[in-house]
Amino acid sequence: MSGARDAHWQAAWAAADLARARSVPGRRKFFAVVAYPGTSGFLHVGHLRGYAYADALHRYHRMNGAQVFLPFGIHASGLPAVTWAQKVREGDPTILAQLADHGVPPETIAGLGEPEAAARFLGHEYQRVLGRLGILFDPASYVTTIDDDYRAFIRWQFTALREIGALVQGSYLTAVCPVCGPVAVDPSETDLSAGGDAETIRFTAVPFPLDDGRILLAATLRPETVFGVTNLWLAPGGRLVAWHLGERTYLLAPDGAERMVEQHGGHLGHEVAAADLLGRTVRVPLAEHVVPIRASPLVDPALGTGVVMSVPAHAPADAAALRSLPAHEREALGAPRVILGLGPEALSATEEALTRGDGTPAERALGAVGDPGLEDRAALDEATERLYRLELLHGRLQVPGFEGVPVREARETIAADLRARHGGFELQEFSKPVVCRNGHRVVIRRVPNQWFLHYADPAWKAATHRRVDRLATFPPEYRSELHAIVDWFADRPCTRRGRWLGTPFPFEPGWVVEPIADSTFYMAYFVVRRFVRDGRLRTEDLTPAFFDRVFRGNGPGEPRVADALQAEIRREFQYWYPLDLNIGGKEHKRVHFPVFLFTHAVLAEEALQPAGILVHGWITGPSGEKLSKKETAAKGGRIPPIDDGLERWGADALRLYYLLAVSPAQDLEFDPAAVDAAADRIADVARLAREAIGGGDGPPELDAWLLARTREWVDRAHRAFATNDLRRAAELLYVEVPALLRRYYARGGVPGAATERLARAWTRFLAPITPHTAEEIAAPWGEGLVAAAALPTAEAFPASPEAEAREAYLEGVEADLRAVLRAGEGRAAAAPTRVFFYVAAPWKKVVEGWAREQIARGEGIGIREAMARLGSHPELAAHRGELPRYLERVAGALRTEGGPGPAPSDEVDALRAGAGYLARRFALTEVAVHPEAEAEPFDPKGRRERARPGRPAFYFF
RNA sequence: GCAGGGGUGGCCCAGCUUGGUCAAAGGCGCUAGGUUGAGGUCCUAGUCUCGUAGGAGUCCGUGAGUUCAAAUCUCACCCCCUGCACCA
Repeated sequence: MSGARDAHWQAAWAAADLARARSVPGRRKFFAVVAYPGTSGFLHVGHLRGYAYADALHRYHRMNGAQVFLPFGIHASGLPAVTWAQKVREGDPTILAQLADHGVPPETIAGLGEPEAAARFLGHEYQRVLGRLGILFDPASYVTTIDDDYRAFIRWQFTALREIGALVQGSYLTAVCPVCGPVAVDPSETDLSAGGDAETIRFTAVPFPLDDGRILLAATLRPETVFGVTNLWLAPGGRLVAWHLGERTYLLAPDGAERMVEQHGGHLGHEVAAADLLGRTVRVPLAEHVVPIRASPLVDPALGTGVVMSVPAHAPADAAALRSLPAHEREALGAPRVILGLGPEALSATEEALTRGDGTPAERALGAVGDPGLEDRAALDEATERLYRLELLHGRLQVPGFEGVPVREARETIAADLRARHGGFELQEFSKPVVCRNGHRVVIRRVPNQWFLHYADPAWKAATHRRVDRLATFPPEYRSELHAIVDWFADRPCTRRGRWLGTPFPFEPGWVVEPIADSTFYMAYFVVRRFVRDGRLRTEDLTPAFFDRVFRGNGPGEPRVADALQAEIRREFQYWYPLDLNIGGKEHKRVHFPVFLFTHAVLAEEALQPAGILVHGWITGPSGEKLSKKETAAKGGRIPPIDDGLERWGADALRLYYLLAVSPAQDLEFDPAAVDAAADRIADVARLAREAIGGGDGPPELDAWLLARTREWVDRAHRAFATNDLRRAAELLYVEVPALLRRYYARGGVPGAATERLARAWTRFLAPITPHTAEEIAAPWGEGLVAAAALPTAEAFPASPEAEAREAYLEGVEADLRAVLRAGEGRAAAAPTRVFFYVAAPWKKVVEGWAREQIARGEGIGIREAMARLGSHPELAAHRGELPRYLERVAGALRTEGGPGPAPSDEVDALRAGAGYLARRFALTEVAVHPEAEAEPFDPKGRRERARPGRPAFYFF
């Protein structure tokens, strides 16, 4: 379909104002949203999958008599628009080329360096593209998360959350550029120039008091091994620095000390040479024994605190370091302290290997990797890794107070105890250097008084679990996943400082509401937005009191707003809510969808809780990775930009491709050839539908069959749409219905009244998925827009079991014949020209019925029993001789067939009616049909015996 | 490691919840015939193996099990993908 025709119909829909949501009290409604897009750049054809689903569903429900509301907004919050605007400022060639492609004038481009302007520009761009795809979203609902009225809504949301105790304050550690502010450390490196794949290592800093009151601070990943400490290690020749926190003075390496200041406050003092400490002793916390301080070249002063606790029984590196000490020193340290055993569970072969040999676990682990020396770091690391894993999974403590406690559990308990009662700390650092976009080294810093949403609250979780129980999810598996995610959910910081776009946090100046937290309840705001858009509400009317009344039915509302208007908006909200479906990509599975449910669980009343979530996969590039908006452009359009796709294929081909190519939950490799195929299919469908209008008269029985089949597919189409099974709907409408029509013609049907009835119903059913094509087909009929028409019901078409049975019977015969003729293809004999059919005698049907009864009872097929029953059927007595042989022959088939095949009431008649068709189909000169019981049919090979009910025998030559 | 998803005929991808009607839909590719000046489009048929009659054999990651019957249910194993935290 040409872009011009697409645009024509889009204009027609707009003129009919179809997209505008209208509530009609008492009438069914359908309200679904697509998780609104962030503003990170231009779209490619993969981005609109969710909207293709949403629009098809809304169009279906509109045509099925429901009031529908498909809103659209953009999520401008956060950093994407900031980053995009910055690239515009910097003159990023890819983005400038895209802007030029879109005909954006230079004076507009100049303004796009400003983030809010950039976000609004992209928002309008997205609306334009959605329109080109034929998506009927309500333009009056359009909102961005940086509009003043939206900000008023978010202020209410946070006020309400605070009132119910969902908002709490605390401190937490986060990645921060000391110059530029908070950054996200993730592989996409939106904010970074290096280190996006860095992991955060969480140490426990364990305090070891010296006898002079100062405290050596060791860092460890295994705090439970504190009981096994025999000494501390320092880097030889290294320096330590004093870190003063409150009354206490800690000694640790300078790098670590700086991190401690970032994460726990305090200040740095004098430096101390490590050499001054060697030979002195410290007291081991919890264990309360006293151990000496030694030097080891293995200590990396840049890692952790530069102070390492030595646990030679369980740490291979410590054991190796110990070996390198002079014998007298080693003896002075005493024997390694074995503090962990293994549980009773079975071990894998590689784990087993670590338990063989003599000595401590660490010595055995060293043995397993060939007893490396101190210089062989790779081997030491391997031994460490393997023992660490073994003891993490299977280790049990063997120290007083913790006997038999699994390592996993003991680690948490002991780390918490060290922090709470012994002056220990958490210490986080990156596994590799992380550098921000502007070249500054990113650090992990404690943010005090940070605001959190208290998702960890057990009562809140329980309420959310109850929501999940009642939620319809697509795919169904997502429900159980959601339960796990809700369990896993911890408190989330909900404010940011820096250059983020969003709503200023209402309770603390200088902070902005975090981008995920401002998009959890916005579906509700779409309802109100339309009143703001119409000028019936002003932003200053949108007070917490107003929203409390509208969304929660609490209180009298905002005095400045007319009571009737507030009542109307409240009714409007109650009309559209609950949300029927939240549609989003799988990236939303563990953040957006859960917080959406959490928030609704506490802000919306029981009857208005979300009803469903549909998760769809991504459109990926050839190698299967997700293509972000920025990547697509950079990679030269392996997935074409949406405008290119629309020009090449038209809106409907893309829409059908999204729906038909793959199940919603699966990822889909974008394949231009498959979109071509979708376009061809649409052309084929349109041709078939047009050609179905004609003045001919088909055979009445065939017409009855066509209408009966139409009754059946219309019913299935309704069910597919009603259960959001859009792939099935597409398959039915674009594959099965064309096949049905082709069969009808092949059987001798002609375009006439029956095909026209089918075509008119079909065309309407095409409209949800390929709306432009449906309008094109229907245009000559002069009946107005298909998009505004009503879908037919199955009952509008007469059922005809007999006609269906006759056709199914004939199809079976055809398949049998084809199978036999194909088997003979390779032979030299000439193709047969004559076929004689023999239709089974009636007694066979009776006898097969008996046999089926026996199978249904779980018995074998008893010939003896059949013979006995024959006695009460005198009319069958004549077949006494044939019966046993017959039953024996069909026994196997009866067992595997399931039910009886389709059989018309009069097989002979049905077959004779189809004889002409079969003759044409197989290029035969004669097709004769005889009842098996007929006196003397031509049957030189005695085939007629083989005839079964519903399955005639035949002879051809 | 934890959690989730997946491995189907040359390729992509349905089916698996509710076992039989599944040698397994659809698309692509390929083959033959028709249409066509040729090619493409389009139409028809075919596309695991064997088979001088509608049949048989084998097949849905591997192995085992349940069952009259398994792509579908159970168990074990192998391999691949995704997420693991404040990032949209």
